[in-house]
Amino acid sequence: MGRGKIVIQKINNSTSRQVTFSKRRKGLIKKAKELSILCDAEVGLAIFSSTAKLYEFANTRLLCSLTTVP
Amino acid sequence: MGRGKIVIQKINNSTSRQVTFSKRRKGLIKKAKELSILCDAEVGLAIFSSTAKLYEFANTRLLCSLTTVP
DNA sequence: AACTATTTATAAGA
DNA sequence: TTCTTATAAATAGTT
Repeated sequence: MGRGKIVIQKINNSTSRQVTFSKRRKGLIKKAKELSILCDAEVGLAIFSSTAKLYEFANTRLLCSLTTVP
Repeated sequence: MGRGKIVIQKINNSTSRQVTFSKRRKGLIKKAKELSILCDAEVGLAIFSSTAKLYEFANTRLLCSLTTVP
């Protein structure tokens, strides 16, 4: 969705990758919330940026615990 | 995104709710995958339907464990 | 389960 | 980097 069509592969330019991460993370969290409300579903979502910052969403009825695989 | 604008609140008709759940669940999982690939991020997503069926996505480097709050 | 009119998300650009 | 806008993508209502 945008000025041009993109291929789904790692964005090499780190500035563009960060910009895209920020936009899409926001969109994904919004849609997770919407799904849980519209459909009364339990949704847990956690996103770690490459700098290990965590962004998450979860219903009140759900506990989502994440662990990095060693 | 559709023929009409909707309000984000629980869909009362259970048939419509199930149809929407199926469509949006698919879209959410797709976008979670895209974010992880495009931005090289760790993403964990789990969705429980109202019939307690589980749908999930997670990077290989991430373990996402979900528990329902009692 | 397919279709399509429309809304929404977002890639580029300013 | 925050805002804008053209376009791609998702999806609500329909068939």
